[in-house]
Amino acid sequence: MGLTKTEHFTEKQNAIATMAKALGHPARIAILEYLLKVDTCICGDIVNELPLAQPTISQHLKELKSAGLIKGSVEGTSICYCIDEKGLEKLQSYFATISLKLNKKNNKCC
Amino acid sequence: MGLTKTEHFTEKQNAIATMAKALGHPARIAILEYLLKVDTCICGDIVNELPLAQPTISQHLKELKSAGLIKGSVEGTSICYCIDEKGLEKLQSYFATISLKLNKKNNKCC
DNA sequence: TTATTATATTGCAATATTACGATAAATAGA
DNA sequence: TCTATTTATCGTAATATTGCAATATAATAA
Repeated sequence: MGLTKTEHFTEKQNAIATMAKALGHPARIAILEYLLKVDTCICGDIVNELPLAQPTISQHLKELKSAGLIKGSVEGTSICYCIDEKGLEKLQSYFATISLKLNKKNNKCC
Repeated sequence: MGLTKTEHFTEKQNAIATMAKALGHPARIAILEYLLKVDTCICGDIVNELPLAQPTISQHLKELKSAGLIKGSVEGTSICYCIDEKGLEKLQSYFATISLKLNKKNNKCC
């Protein structure tokens, strides 16, 4: 099949899964970290930073963007990409909550 | 191609991506949340909880396990699955760090 | 041993992802 | 206008993922 049955899950579950999936590739983690590292918002020099061809990186950027993890705005000939705090904040708070719940129930199992 | 070039990225980037990928499916998020909800460690009644066939769920469990996010131990005829705190802790602290760095540099861009 | 129960594995079809060369589109400058 | 630069899209090949029916495996019970 290869077709995820999203309709069976809650909106929140799907939303978290979508963002997690977007970060489920080392290149996209690397892009995120690069965007975090550089002070100025970054354009196409991500291509010089990563060992992947330009179309591949463009694709990865698109996925990060559609997952709400980065933003891009036209800046002359080039495009300025940067982290979308809102998306990352959602992910971060989700995992923080999970962690909290885990600690609360000091799981004794397994 | 369809083949991720893991060798070009750092071990940590790959590790985070692997865990994120494992959570990149709503069924696996649902499994995580279910394991978190029930007090006792859970066995195969995840199958009753989710609208997916048993082999499908077994597969999802396997992926979560190999990503280090859950653990499973044999318990008679059934298997007791539970959350692997270590893995989740790693993810949580990663995103916490990212969030912290983001706040520090109050990104003004885009 | 033979059932029964619980879980895993196999095999397969449908679809998705990854990667890149070639090319298109958009903008700025001459 | 034409050209250069930057980024996106198209097309395609290789591989991965999702889902399930059928079957296998493992452990207990009778």
